[in-house]
Amino acid sequence: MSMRTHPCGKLNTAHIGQRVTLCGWANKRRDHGGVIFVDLRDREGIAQVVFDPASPDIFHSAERVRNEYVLRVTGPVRRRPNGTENANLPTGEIEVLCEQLEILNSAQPLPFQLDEDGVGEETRLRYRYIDLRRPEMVTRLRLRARITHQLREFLDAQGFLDMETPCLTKATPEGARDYLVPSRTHAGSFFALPQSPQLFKQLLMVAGFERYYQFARCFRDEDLRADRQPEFTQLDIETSFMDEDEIMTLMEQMLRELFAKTLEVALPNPFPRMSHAEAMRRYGVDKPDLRIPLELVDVGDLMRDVEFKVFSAPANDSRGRVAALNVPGGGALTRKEIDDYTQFVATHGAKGLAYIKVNDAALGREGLQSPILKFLPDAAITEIMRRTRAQSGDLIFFGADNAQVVNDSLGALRVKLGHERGHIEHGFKPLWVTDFPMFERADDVPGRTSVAGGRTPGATENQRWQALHHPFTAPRTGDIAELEQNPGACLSRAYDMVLNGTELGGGSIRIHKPELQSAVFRLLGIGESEAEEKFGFLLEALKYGAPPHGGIAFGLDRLVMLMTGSQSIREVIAFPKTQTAHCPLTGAPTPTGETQLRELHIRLRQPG
RNA sequence: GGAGUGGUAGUUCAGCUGGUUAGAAUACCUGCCUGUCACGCAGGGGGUCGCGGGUUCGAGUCCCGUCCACUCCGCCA
Repeated sequence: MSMRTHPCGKLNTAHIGQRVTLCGWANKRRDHGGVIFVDLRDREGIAQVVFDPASPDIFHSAERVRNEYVLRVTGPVRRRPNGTENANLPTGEIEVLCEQLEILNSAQPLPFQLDEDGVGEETRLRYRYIDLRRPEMVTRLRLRARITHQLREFLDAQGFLDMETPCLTKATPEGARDYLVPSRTHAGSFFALPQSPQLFKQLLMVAGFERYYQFARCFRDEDLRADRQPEFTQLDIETSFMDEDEIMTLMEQMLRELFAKTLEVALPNPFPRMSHAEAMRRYGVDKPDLRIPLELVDVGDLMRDVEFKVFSAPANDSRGRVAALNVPGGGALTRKEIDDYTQFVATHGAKGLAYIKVNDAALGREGLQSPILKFLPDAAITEIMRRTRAQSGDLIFFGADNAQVVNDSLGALRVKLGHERGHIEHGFKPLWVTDFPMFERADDVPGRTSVAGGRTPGATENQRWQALHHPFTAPRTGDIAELEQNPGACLSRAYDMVLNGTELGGGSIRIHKPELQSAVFRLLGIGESEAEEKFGFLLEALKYGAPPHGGIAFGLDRLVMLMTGSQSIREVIAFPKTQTAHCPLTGAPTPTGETQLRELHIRLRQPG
């Protein structure tokens, strides 16, 4: 009988004389004159165990149970004597001898084979407890545990206190949709699961716990993505009396130690920093992937007078943008591929994707090939070539629209090209993004924004402001009058940690004065009574000597995803949910009975 | 809410322009072999082609609807 074991089962000479539990599933039955062969796949490799024929009872049990066994080795286990190693065993793997084993349990055939690649994710999630036996999953989850352990060790050493905050808390209808929990004892009232422990950690600062951290489970009822789950884990951190430089310095030290100790990867010291404005200008996004060298280049100033409205209109609009993106070697792109990219940017709102093929950079206009070439004067062409540093064989893409559409579409195109055309470096490229605007106009939120002049004059009069970060973020200025005079120009004291194009964490110095907090609420269109109702407890707490404070929160799942090289956050979560927030393993969510609903004072609407 | 891709044995997949009894690998079962380790050999069982409707003499294949999974947009202060 040949048998492979549960990947987390382990058996070695240290277990001699000990009772060892192994899970294993039989591959083929083997019976070599009363010797049973069992392959044990453990963390160190594969061991072969030869069971002594003097245990006929084992045999009989094994005969009955066909597929999977939970075994207990009760007799001595010893390494095979030197000179009798099985020549077929791969180097470095051990072969041990065991004289007695006890079968503790049997198992049905597995729903899928553990060494098979590409098993459908739904099947894997349906039988996650089987899937988690696969060495890849074990490796990822073990690394996850090492990561949290290392982070705790760092923070503990720095005097941070691990504190818990409630999961049953108050709905704050800002931000994402809440998960609600009906209250039995307060008919008609609901708890909300926290989207983050933001307000509680600020209250802890008021209380005087100067350094707090927590691995906090957070809940957001929004649609899922490869890097988004409805419940996820944040490393939540808050400090008093530290400014943004001190926090960023400490946090990057934490990440450097983490990467050094768990992956033996040296991250830069210090991390590069970039303003939000620069990130938008050069990469079109606020979380640039610095592994991709491609950059957006502004060319709007060259297009103001061209006979091509698609370019000239946004070039003459203060809210428009005309940008170029040079793709080295992009001249090899086929018409079909360019069409596909055009379709891709359309999903980001772009109405087209102009391009210039650079056949021979030395020939000037004659060396170029493009449907838009006829609209461009020589001077503009020369300058475009200079700014994009385009070489022979390259291809330059253009985006022209309102700035948001250009940034979204070329920013996304840049990342796609980086991956598909091999313009991507290996390794980890962290980055701090700073100097975020305090507010953005609510009417800037993407929709059917048109190129120039799509906005009706006067619409700005009742314009609303939205917090770019969150409403507790401190503005650069402490001057309320200055803030109110020109909210759009005001920068915040927020900072984002970006790693390889993923937003890993974000934080800010918070507002610690009640008057300033009230002013920000006013600017956000949150009236006094509404502010009182939703955040009154915070405004009140700030009156009792709140120290200056600030912090940050890291997405642990995303961090582990990046550190394990996974394509999805689900690969580093033991029991994740599907895209419709459903759990194939338990079947959750499920309907509940009338009794329970009655206790919760809930009557369901009739469907339809 | 929108766009795209997919759904066929337990699992991974093939199945062309519609046409006989829907195949392969692997897993499973039976027997043989036994220092095998992706063991080998012989045989066997296993499918409501996601679901519903339509077109057709005939649908896994074409059309409409729907459900599920994944990727993306919206959304995620």
